[in-house]
Amino acid sequence: MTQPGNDGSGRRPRLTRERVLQGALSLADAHGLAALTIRSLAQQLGVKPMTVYYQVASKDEILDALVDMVFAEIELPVPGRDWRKELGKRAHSARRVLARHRWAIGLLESRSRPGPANLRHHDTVIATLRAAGFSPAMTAHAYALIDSYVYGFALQEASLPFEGPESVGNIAEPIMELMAAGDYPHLVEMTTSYYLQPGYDFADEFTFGLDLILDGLEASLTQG
Amino acid sequence: MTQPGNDGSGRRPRLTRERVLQGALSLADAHGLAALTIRSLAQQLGVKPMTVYYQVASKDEILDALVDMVFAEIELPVPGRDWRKELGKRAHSARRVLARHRWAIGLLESRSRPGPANLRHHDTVIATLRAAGFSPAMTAHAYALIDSYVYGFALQEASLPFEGPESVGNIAEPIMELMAAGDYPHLVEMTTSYYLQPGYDFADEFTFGLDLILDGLEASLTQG
DNA sequence: GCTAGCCTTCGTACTTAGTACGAAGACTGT
DNA sequence: ACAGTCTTCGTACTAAGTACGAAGGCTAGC
Repeated sequence: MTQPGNDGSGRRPRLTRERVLQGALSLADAHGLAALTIRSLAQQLGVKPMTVYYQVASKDEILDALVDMVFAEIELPVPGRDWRKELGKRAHSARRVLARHRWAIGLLESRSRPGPANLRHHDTVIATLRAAGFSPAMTAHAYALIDSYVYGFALQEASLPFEGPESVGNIAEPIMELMAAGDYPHLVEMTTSYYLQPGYDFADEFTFGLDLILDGLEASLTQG
Repeated sequence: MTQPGNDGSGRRPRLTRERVLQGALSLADAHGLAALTIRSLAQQLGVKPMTVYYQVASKDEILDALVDMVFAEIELPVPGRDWRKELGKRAHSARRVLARHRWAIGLLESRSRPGPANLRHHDTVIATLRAAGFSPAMTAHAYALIDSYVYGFALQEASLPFEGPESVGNIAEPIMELMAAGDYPHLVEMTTSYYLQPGYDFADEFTFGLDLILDGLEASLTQG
């Protein structure tokens, strides 16, 4: 019953590719992408840097894997069911996942080796649209539209100067100084009278846009 | 009439912050963000690496400046005129600019020090929405929606495995292999029967989504 | 139980990149 | 001509990715 490589006597278990990738994910989540170095990863795993390279070929391979792990967390739509509800569910799930892993959105741009979870994801969304009755052309339009919105929203969330409903004022300090000069009056007005009001949460904006988009797609589906 | 620091005798002109930033921009455009190093930048400028640091405090400052230079290229809407036309124009301009500087979209996520062009941009778009009659809440909704779409679209364009209408098949090679296995049938069908058809250009998808969004906003303005 | 050979881990060191520090050179006004 | 300042640069330290090959440990067959 003893695992190979683990003699049960308290020795460190064998390093696996799984443990490397999980460690990388948790490091990125905890301290950001910049803190994910081979050395820091090795330390967290309790091994020396070069040991990591027995499990992965390069850091690039780790980053590709991370993107796919993030995709795997997104709830898939079910083709054939109410497409609006399914795609809405998927979009909300994607937003939440990308907000949980803020660093991920920045990786999407540089990685062009989609993994299996990524491809599965694409395939299922396309299947859902086709099953709903969208033509190939409309499917392409709809998919580009929905995904642009989801990714763009996540990108904006990731680059907000503040982190969430809390801690708004202090990090935005230098920006406020720039705005205080009196240029940008409309921006200042919106910021102070709206964005910085207690209870405002940018994430809440997501639903409005998503519903507007799905409404538009629904209309274009019935009209043809 | 001789510039200070340039004695007219063929000496190399004094290095300016302008020349540093322009050099950085052209390097990033030509060879990508990864190729933009202080050393490569210095070489292109005909100086030694540390000379650059007399003009900028750090590489981070260069990256912040690059983002602002890109924003400065985007055509601004004119508040008070036909808002739909103005915001449409701005969105198309933004897409073109971000497609021209593919590396820029990746910077948006990491930089949280907006520059003057960025702030001016935000201010003008907000002014345009307010002048069109949108309430503060609707302005926030509309702005988040439009920008999410524009940025997300640019992000997808930047991460496409192929570069444009040309050169589709070869770079996508390893992806095709994965898809060939028979999983992902819908993705394969869409790809072969639609995306890879001659004449298809992803950039053309932009108009559909933008119009749908502007239609929806217009409706919510007249009803709301 | 013993050893040949593979599987894992790691030590060392090379390369690229950002940049701190202070010296050297160039240019200014007096 | 000279002092003070502005620009440029030489040197070198640190962090990070990773090539190379050795060292240690485990397994199978004798």
